[in-house]
Amino acid sequence: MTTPPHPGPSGTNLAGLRDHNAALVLGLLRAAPHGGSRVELATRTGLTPQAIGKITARLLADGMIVEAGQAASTGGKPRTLLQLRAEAGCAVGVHLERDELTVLLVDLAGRQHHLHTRPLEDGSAPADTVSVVAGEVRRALAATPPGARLLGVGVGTRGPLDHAAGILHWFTPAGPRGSSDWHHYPLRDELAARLDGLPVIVDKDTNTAALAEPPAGPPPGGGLAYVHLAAGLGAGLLLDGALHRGTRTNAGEFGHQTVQVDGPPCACGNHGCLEVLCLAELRRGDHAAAARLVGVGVANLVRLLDIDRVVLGGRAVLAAPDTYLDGVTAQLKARIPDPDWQPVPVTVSTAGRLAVAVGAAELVLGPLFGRRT
Amino acid sequence: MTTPPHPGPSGTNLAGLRDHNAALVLGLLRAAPHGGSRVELATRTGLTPQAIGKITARLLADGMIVEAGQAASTGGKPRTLLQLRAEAGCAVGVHLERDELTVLLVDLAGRQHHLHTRPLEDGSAPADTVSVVAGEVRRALAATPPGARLLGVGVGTRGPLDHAAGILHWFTPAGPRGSSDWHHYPLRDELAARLDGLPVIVDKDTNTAALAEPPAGPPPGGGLAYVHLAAGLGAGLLLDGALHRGTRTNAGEFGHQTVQVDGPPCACGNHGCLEVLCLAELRRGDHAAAARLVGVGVANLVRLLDIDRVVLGGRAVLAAPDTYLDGVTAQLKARIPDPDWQPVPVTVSTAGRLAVAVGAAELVLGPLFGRRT
DNA sequence: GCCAGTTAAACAACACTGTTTCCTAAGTGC
DNA sequence: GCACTTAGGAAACAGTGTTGTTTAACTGGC
Repeated sequence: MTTPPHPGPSGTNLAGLRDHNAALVLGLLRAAPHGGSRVELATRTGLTPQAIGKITARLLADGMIVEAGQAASTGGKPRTLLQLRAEAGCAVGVHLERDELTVLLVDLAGRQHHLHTRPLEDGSAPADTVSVVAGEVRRALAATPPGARLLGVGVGTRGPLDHAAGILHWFTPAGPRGSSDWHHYPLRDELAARLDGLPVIVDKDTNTAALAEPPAGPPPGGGLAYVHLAAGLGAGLLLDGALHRGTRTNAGEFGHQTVQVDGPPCACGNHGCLEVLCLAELRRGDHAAAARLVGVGVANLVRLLDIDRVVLGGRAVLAAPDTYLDGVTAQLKARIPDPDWQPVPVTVSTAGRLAVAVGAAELVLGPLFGRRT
Repeated sequence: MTTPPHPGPSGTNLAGLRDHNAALVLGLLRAAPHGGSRVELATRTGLTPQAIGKITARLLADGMIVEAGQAASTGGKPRTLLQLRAEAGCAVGVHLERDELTVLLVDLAGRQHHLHTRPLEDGSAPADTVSVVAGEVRRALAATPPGARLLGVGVGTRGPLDHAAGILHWFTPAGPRGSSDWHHYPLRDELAARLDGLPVIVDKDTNTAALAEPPAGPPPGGGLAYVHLAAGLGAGLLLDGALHRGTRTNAGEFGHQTVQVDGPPCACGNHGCLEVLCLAELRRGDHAAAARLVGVGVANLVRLLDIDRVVLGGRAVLAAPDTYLDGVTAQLKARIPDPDWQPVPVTVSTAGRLAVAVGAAELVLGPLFGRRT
């Protein structure tokens, strides 16, 4: 056993246990908009009613939850309903694009208290851009409900980047106004420094967009694939309810899968990439053909990962949502005819153009509710 | 919050906390064949030295670990080395094929104490086959070291199947000797009933084979893809060190990814499946061409999931290991030329033909060392 | 209208976790 | 030989969920 750098498994102590169970309870209450009773929490968590009593007492004292009426009696004392207190905390979600910036503030229930989109000058120096972002975040924070805890800022932006370190790995030519070196730029730390150390989390836009989709079932959710078609073709993968990023935050390279072994060359160096074929159809304005190709890739994805749900998003999809829904659904049906594979529902991102920003906020909120990083 | 069926998040109590930390310590010691000191365990887990002292005292009293000499001094009292006591427990790994059965018994360190392979009559009634398996497992159990705890039996076999319920979903024509209905056959419960309730875990062969590979780094490991080429083409996925099975244990359908959009039809109903193309080359005896195709699929996999390591196995691969190593490596290099994507090492399964059985045993051993299900 | 039965939730004592504080054991180096 | 360093244990502690018991609140039969 050699001396460790640092990564590795983490032991848990009493405080960790408490937080884990509290997060579990909060997560269950978040999933129940009308509130839940202590009894239900006990059966769902497997903890004793007494433990739930103590946990909820702590959460009530902290103002994280409130009692909200009673359920109908089932023959005895009626259950007291507990509800998440949405105003107890809030988080900022940022969508940082080349030429546009979206910043929103949401509370614990995901309700938007502030939303602003503004253009960005492409090619600006990183320091200038980050200052603009910090300024917009400050404006958003002004909308914080009184007494709410500021949980942090989530940023969704294009890859490649390193989520764990919060460092961008963009390839950008030198901008017109001097240095615009985004390669190895420590976005997380630079932004945090301009926001008095407020916690900042950085992730790929496709990853946060996947988080924007409200879970269909109780946590932990199953497998969800968010497929994004705009200037490029990427995906965000939610496996067992948690984002799968890979060691280098490179997972989700959906567009560069080979679907034509000896197909046309791609800028990435590969041949027959799905993205090349798909973007060619897009340039031709043929959304149906593009949808068919996306469907081929989605079928590969579903089969490889046993995905439960597919969500489509991105400018191209939002321009012709039905075409993509139909095209992808048809390909799934045609390419996975096996009756033992239950049909996979395909939808368009409910958050629409805001998906990345909404999911970026969820990046911050999630851990509070026991969602794994 | 409606009443729950049952699945969902599980609360943790004090006993769970203790087991979690104990498993963490055992996992670290397993990864250190020469033993580790209490100090190292403390820094690795993040627990206080005192907590480690108590945990190791319990494990020593239980006979799970032993003190094994001292490390060199670094200026003070030398560290006492702790080692996993391999004979403290053992598990059975079973590889159930159509026409062959392999059963082995391993101890906590993975050393094989019993190994037996015998032919099976294809088309037998399930009850008969399971009785044969139970008999061989009993023979294996006879080799259990004195005092070792029996942890259970892991079974790796072909899919489709339901890991959580331990139920097979094989499609088999009626056998020559009457009923041989393996569809919906509850293998786990039937086998457990014949083994006095010994815990039994059932999983896909490709999944267990992925577990057979010794982890490269400290837990949790990164992403590992085990690719199996024999009569079919499948994969087992280890993401963040844990098996990814999907909701229906259907993940890993590597062979039925489309790599030729309008390619030849496949028995699965799709067109241009990797498996069809690959098996065609195999029938032609052209391993190099098959390897190239496998490499195309592996490149897709690596990019989609940011895989760290690729392991090849299966009869076809073992027949010409170097051809596949070279072929797959070459495709990875050619199709992912981006210098930011670090090269992904490709190896042949170290356990060779025993990979499935070895991994099946790990299916049982893993949880003891904190490996997630 | 009353009272037994039922269900929800709190109170009190408890067992056990890792933590803190202190002390002892066993080396190194001048 | 002695100061210093490091490993590891003992005792008291804080705080978790658990067990056993009691109280609160509603339903339903008489």
